[in-house]
Amino acid sequence: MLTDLTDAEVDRMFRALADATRRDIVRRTLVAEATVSELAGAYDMSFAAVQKHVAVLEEAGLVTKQPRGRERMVRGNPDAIARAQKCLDAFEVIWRARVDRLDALLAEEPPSVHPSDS
Amino acid sequence: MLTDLTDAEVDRMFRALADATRRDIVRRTLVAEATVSELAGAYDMSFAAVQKHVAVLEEAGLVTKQPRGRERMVRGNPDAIARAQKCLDAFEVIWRARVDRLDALLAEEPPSVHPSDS
DNA sequence: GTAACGTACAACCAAATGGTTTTACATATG
DNA sequence: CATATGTAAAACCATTTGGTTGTACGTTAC
Repeated sequence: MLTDLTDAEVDRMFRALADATRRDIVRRTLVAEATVSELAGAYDMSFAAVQKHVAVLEEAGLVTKQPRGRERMVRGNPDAIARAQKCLDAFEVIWRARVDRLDALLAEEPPSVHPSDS
Repeated sequence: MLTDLTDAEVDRMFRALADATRRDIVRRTLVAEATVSELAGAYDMSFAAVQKHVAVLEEAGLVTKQPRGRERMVRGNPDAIARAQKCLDAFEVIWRARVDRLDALLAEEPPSVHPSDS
């Protein structure tokens, strides 16, 4: 049962998603696992830079890194995506609740203040 | 028809969501519009700091700011939430596609390479 | 008209980000 | 063993971020 995230965890999640390179790494490793070197080869920046991006994603829980020999297999984590979706769903719920309240208001008995007085 | 977002726009969106104060502002203004001053009163930081948070949210499209006399009414923008959800949905689709591919593989005719040779 | 209110904006600061290069170390490979 | 490969980690740098205070300006209220 998807435990509720702390503010700091949500911060890290969205922060990690706020970079195009990192989003691309998540996409790739969601399709198929890849080593850090393979990922590094895909972008126009140093190995160390890509390594850092992977580290940010790992701390946010968006990918997992598993040693295999001298390599590190990086895998996208669908659960983390689901958690992020839940956060956004919560916003949508709030907004829908407001819409419902307004709808209810409009459907009410006409209030005592002359809605259609002449 | 929800136009597709550029990388920079998605960056701004997730970046804007990567701060607890800003997420709270979105929640509040989704429930009911509020002035910048009202918002500022709700947090333990300077007016200017809150003003900046609102500006970040506005640039990301997550809230709108509308002048009313000397005040600025801040309103949460449900469309932006929907756009963010779409981004995450895209990740989920990728992952589901992989699961489907694996399922299909497992359901295939046993391959030519001795699945159950003795 | 003057004072108070709500907002905007600039200047400043510490800390975090996103990148670099270099060094070190463990694991494969010849 | 010697060498090449894959990763980690440190030091460094420019820019951005998240906060501050101070000042200026339009709008309301008295």
